[in-house]
Amino acid sequence: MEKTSRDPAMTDVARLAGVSHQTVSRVLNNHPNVREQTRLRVKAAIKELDYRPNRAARALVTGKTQLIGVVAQNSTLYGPASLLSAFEEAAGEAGFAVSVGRVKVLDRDSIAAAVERHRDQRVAGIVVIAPNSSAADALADVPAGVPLVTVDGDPDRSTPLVTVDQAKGAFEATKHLIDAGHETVWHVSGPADWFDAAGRVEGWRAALDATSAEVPPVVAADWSAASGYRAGQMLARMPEVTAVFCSNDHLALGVLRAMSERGRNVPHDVSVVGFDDVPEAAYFIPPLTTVRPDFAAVAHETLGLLLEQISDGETTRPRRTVAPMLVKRNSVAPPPR
Amino acid sequence: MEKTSRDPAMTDVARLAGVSHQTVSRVLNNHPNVREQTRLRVKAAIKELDYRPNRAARALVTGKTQLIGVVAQNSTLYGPASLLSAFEEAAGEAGFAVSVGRVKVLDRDSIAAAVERHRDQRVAGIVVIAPNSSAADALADVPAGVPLVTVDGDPDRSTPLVTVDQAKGAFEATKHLIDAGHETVWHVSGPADWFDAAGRVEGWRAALDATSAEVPPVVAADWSAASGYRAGQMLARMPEVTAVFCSNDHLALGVLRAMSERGRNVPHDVSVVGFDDVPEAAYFIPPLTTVRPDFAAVAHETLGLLLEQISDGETTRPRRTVAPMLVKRNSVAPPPR
DNA sequence: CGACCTGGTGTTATCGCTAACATCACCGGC
DNA sequence: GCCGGTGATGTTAGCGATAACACCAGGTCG
Repeated sequence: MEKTSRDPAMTDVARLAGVSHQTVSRVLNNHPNVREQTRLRVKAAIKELDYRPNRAARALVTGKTQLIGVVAQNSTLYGPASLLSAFEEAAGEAGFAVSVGRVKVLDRDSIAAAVERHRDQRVAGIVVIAPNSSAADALADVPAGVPLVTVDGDPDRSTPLVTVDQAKGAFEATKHLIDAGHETVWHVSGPADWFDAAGRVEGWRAALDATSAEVPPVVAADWSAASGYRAGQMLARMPEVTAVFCSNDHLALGVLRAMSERGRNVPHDVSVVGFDDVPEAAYFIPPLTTVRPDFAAVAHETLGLLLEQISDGETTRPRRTVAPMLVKRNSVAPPPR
Repeated sequence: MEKTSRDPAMTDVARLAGVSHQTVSRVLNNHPNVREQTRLRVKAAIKELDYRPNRAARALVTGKTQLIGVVAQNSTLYGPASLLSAFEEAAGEAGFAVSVGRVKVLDRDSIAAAVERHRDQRVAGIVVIAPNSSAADALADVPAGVPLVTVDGDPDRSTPLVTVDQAKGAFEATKHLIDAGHETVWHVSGPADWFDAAGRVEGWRAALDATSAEVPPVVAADWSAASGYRAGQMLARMPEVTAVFCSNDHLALGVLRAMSERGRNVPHDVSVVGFDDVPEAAYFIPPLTTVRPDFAAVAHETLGLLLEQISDGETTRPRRTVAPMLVKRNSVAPPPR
């Protein structure tokens, strides 16, 4: 029977290389004052033993971990999921591990609990994907001193924040419809307490105001195709509706279906624009014109802001926004005459 | 100036409670031999100082972390994303933190590197979402002794594995079409090197064989709506095609669009069934009949298998599969006559 | 009634690392 | 030809927990 001996430690490497463990530590941390020859000997020993430094020991003595905690809702909504994925990749490239704390609902208690779990783990920093007001409220409970960045959070709060420029995207989407000749544009909105939805309403309204178009009432929905469908059923019955800007692609999908059922052709009778550019949007019927956020850019900004706080304790520009891009496909046409 | 003093340690709690730090440790770990009164005093002190145990110190002395590493592809495909989210939730409830290592492509080197990063962190166990053969191959590089569970991986490999019962889902989907009166069922498949896709092909073929239906050639695609659309364009031109089982919902979406463009009505001219039950599937045109995997169940099985290995070093039932469920909507009808 | 257990607690060693300081050889400068 | 600086390395002292053992009071038992 082989006894499974413990993992090699720094002293084992040191012994093999014929140096002190401190020298091994210096090699590992790229200290300048190590002779090249020694460095090579140590590296060879490390390789031979398949030595890997014990992060726990290092964390214990330095008081720092290389862990970033993320709090995200347990949903598969395209936006948040993409963001999370992009952030994990970015953080990984920067040498940080990402610990994800999922939360069933975005209420204050759940988020506070998730943040606490991360603090227990002594993460170096925390990212909260806090897209609605209850989530944003929970951040008040986070003690100062913990590096924290909010994504998609409350623009009126003072925590460092990164968001997609919702208003800009919505403005462009709406303007695109107006430029196509529509007198006005209706809007099917996401949940009112989501900042993304609010920003899109704002941009839509600004675009209408800019051309003095009449501003129709907002049609409120949640993010689901189901609610888009219900909104669409209503809009489809109103002949004066010739252009609809939807707060996301799934809402748009529901609207498309409602229009189709009512025999209103998209885009000839009604134009529709979405938001998010989900991968399948190009294969809706018809292919959907939509607004594409740059999640990778949001992830990088977020990481940058967080790392700044981790190293400096401070942040210079605590608010960053990333411009989205209009993707034109076949769901927009001039209004029927 | 307040000097930010260090976080309270166990000795601080001990001093405040008038006991030794070891007693504090005993309280924290629910050792039986502590007087009730002492326990309460210690708990009060913990609360007063907002003391939280240092995981790094604990990990150092016990040699164990409460971290599970997950390797997943950096994609927003609905299936993997749902699985990941469900797993994070399940692990969190069991008191484990989850560190996600994203990988851009599922090739051997990337996965091996991600696994190494997790081993560097000394995770208690690793979950690899290894849905295709190159990913599965990478597992050969993982040394034995590291608790490891594969999800959606290679059924022929000996690593503990949890999967959705793809064949069963596909069988039911296909059978449902045959029962509706179709003479045979065509299949638009996902990438051939994905086990999910292969399992679905197998189930589809088994259902056809069971009723001695003719087995048409598999139409190969990837997972995208785009490729489903291309497959659909071909199928739409073939009048003998009256039923199509697609390997996922996005492929089905592409097929629906192709059919619609060619004027072939779904479900009256052609019936279509998908797989995954993405949230918006109910709002496709028409609402899509599809197969719904139970991701939460997969997540729980995975966690269970992993925890078994972590505590016992062994596993009793290293292979578990979770049955999916057919969800009937409006994309299936009897064939035209 | 002394040996022995047992519940409650304290003391000490230890995990594997980094920080701080100590050591020592070698160098150039006056 | 001694002095101080500097580069390369070693030694020691923790970081904050758990494990192992020591200790002590009080009860049980032969």
